[in-house]
Amino acid sequence: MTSKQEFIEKLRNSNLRPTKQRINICEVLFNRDKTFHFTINDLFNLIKDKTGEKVSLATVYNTVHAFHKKGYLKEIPINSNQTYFDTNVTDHHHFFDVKEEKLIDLKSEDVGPIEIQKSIPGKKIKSVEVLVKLED
Amino acid sequence: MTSKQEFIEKLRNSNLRPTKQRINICEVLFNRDKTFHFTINDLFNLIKDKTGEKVSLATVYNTVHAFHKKGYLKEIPINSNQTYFDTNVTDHHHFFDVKEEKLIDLKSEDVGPIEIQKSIPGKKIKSVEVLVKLED
DNA sequence: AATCTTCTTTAGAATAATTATAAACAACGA
DNA sequence: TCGTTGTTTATAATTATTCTAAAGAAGATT
Repeated sequence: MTSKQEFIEKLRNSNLRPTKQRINICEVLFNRDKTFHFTINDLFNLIKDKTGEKVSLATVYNTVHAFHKKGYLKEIPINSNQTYFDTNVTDHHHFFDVKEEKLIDLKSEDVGPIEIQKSIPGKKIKSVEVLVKLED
Repeated sequence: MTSKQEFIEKLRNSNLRPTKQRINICEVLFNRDKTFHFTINDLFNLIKDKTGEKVSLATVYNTVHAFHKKGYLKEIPINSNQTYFDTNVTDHHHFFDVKEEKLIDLKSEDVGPIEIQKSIPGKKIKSVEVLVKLED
């Protein structure tokens, strides 16, 4: 359980004004035990449900992008019409249940170390993502 | 170099009528040495350039989806506003140059075997994809 | 507290990729 | 050649996302 006060501090420290909307979004995103995978639309609906207050869709987009930029959210590369985000920003990978359109975390240890044996001159590796698609 | 006749046969064997449009698309997609990464829009423009004949955008979508369904094209999971496809349908992975928005093949050997140490009851693994993002 | 500046929210418009529609057309089998 | 079925096409519809510009709220300054 994280208190509203902590979100306010975290926002201030990130040079983001602690507005009512952002705090509500924090509550929905970060006030949970387990990692959370979502699309903008999921989040938009959850805010209304969980906090009782409506936040405009544009603000949800703005805030998610701001949080992503600050490194509080991770974007998950997946083939879907919608963009998926993850509150777990540590180094880890994903199962994607194609039928259910649902993501499941894989710990780094569940996958093992990945050694890339090729390099491109002038470029360095920014991230390595493993996506394991699941079927029935 | 693959001949038009071979494309016609391949299409017929796949229960796809060998139309002028589909043959042109085959020429652009499969008449090359190296693997080819593309978006629908890339392909749409290339057809006009390479064959001199125009194919409607809707047909490009239809055909790419048909070829994908038949297993002649692979969809690459990536976060982009456009969907990327690959003519290399063998088991392999990718670099993605974020700045240039360009994909580069990684042979399976370049990455090494990936052992997934976790399983989900009732589900089996359909594919394992590694995406290595590159930055300058 | 009043004022000023800057950042944020918002509704709605704009954009862009993709999918759906339905009429014209082309391939195939009889 | 004719009838059937599959295909192409322009265009409209849909959907996710971004843009815009005006109203509102937060923070700093007095």
